[in-house]
Amino acid sequence: MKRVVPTPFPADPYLDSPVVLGAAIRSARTQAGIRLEDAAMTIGVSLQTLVDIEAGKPGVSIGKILQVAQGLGVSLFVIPQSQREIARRRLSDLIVDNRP
Amino acid sequence: MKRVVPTPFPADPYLDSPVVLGAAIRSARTQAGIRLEDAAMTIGVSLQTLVDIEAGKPGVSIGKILQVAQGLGVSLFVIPQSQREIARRRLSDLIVDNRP
DNA sequence: TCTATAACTCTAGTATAGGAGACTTTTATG
DNA sequence: CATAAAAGTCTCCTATACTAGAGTTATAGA
Repeated sequence: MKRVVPTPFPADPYLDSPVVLGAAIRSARTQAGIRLEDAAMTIGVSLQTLVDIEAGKPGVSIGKILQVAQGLGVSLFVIPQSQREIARRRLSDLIVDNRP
Repeated sequence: MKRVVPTPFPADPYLDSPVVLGAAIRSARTQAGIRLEDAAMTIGVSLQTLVDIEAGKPGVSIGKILQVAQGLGVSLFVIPQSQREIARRRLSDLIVDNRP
């Protein structure tokens, strides 16, 4: 049988496009070993919406995004752009790469 | 004449609802002294969309959100939930409260 | 290579976002 | 208090998100 294959969390936590967010969410789901269909049903969104989020489609609503992120264990932070580089440095060591 | 009144940046940078994001974006715009209408036109979204974002409406798309955030100088970060409290502590001192 | 199954794609219907413009409300300031 | 201007609201229209279900493709493991 085909198993759920873990993907790495984005090395740089700075969120500059929906693609980065999709990668983070996919990483959280796959490392938890949950299938797309099961995750969608548990969280309460359609399979298609979850697929679109993981693919980084820009049209998905922030409501669905936060719903899925919280459901799969992904946290977001917001800061003024003037502090971006400081924040990036302070967070960069948090991402632990745990590929298979 | 009525001037653009600065609002504070959210004290806690953890993004758990669209309302927090709206507050951050409104803070960035008002502290830059830019009117809703001018900001919307410059960034390239409708006035209504910017109003909805600042009001924290959950339906706005992630594409528009990132477009406006980048246009107004607001940065987002994404990390695994297991690191949330560490990240919150590391970022909490970054938010400088500069109310009028 | 065979096969079970995870991932992905497609379609159709409904709901809602997004934009443009006009209008109303609120509030600094004279 | 008066008023100019920023903020917020409303309506109509088009585009697109969202869902459900069925079908197709890709791949891990026997």
